[in-house]
Amino acid sequence: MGRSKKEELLLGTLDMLILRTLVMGPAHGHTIAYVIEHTSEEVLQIEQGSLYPALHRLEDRGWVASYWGPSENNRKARFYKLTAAGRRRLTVETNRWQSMVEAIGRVLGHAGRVVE
Amino acid sequence: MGRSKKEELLLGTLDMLILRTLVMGPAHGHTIAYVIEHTSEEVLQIEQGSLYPALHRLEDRGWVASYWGPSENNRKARFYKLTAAGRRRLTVETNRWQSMVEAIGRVLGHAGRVVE
DNA sequence: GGAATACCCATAGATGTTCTACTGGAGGAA
DNA sequence: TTCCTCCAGTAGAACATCTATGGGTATTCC
Repeated sequence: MGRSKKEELLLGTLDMLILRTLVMGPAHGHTIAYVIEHTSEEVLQIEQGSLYPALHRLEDRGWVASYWGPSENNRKARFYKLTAAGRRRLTVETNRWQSMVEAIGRVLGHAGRVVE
Repeated sequence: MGRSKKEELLLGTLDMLILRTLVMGPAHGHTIAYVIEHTSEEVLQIEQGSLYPALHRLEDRGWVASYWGPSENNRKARFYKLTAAGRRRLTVETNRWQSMVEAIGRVLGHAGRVVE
């Protein structure tokens, strides 16, 4: 993954974050990005150039389904909803994430102990 | 970053893990991989094709310095040691990692609450 | 009416990390 | 000798993300 110069992004977790956001109900791109940014207290920044490719990717893989509809502001927007497969996928990715965080935590935390 | 089919790797944290491992003292590639895998309880797998490019990258950036020496098994090995800049870099990356984990945790944890 | 301003979707091209799949050498043991 | 383990390394592909665009449509403001 590429860390950017701007140095404020995610890592490989965007799909998981999108799927998690859609658990609350269908939403369009703009809202998804807003919810993630807001919920993370502005730590996570979702670029449009990352968001839409991710959404298309998720749809290709059958994790989400989309349809056109009017946004809250009466604009044309493409809404995405979680599929049953997407819900299962979210579980898989979340479990993987948790175990990664724990594993990395163990490496970061083995304070000064010399392993021989 | 690319998640692989084998589905058992890291994300963009390899540099941080290597730097953290070197806090315990100089080590060569094989040992670094072993320590990370062992400490993470076999959750993290370090491929050689990822490890050596990462090591060279870290050296190019001045986070580590290397020298040749004999391994514990009396084989020729390139040892890497943390530089002062590398130590500072580790702090930066660790802080970033922690804040990312917390941020993602907030998104994953806002159980069912609808944000409007 | 016309202009400015959100809002909303989208893509091309570049960048950077990691993976797979190799190659190759050197030490120790059988 | 042969075989196995240790150790380093590279090329090429795969993939997610970023930067930088472009465009279209409602609302508001002059």
